[in-house]
Amino acid sequence: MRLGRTFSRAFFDRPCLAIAPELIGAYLVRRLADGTELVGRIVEVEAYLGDGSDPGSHSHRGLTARNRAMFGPSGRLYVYRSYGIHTCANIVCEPEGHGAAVLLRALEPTAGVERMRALRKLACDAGDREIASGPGKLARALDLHMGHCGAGLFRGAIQLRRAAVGDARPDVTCSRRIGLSPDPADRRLRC
DNA sequence: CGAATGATGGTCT
DNA sequence: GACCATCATTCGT
Repeated sequence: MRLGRTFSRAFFDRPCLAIAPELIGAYLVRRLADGTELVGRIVEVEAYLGDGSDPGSHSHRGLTARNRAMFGPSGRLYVYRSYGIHTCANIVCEPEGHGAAVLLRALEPTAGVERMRALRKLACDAGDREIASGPGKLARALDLHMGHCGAGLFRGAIQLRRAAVGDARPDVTCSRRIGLSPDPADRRLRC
């Protein structure tokens, strides 16, 4: 595994539909309180629009206490609780006030794998694929929680880093959304 | 395998 | 009071 630089702030002030596929192959780096570094390569994301055309987006009905971070500065996390049980993490995109974000749906673990397995309370022989193959699993594996809502991704305990120059570029495919009502315009929101 | 389902609680109407 | 940007488990094939 070779890590590149963090993304520039300007990178995130662009349309979330453009950002989403470019996040595939990037690395999410999580440093725990005891110094353990957990790293995963992003393999699946989903865009949630802020222009009012996406009924599935949390921002669709305007600013609320829960989705406040989604309307805040880009390049930060928007974290929410799902089904009362699970935690999901998004990256806020576009200029402040737009309400656009990209949901982190799955990672391929690349460092700190044993610790992730423990955080997920998985058996020692569980496959790496099980560790972060879903938004709720991903947050649990990296110990992301509501306290991280609004946290920046440029420095500190949670960072998003480009793949190193020369890394094989992953094949990126985009498809329609699943798991909630389909996008009315059938846009390719899932990557 | 795949499909069905209960858990569980904050948020919004 | 309804609705979830989900997951693990259970049951059927």
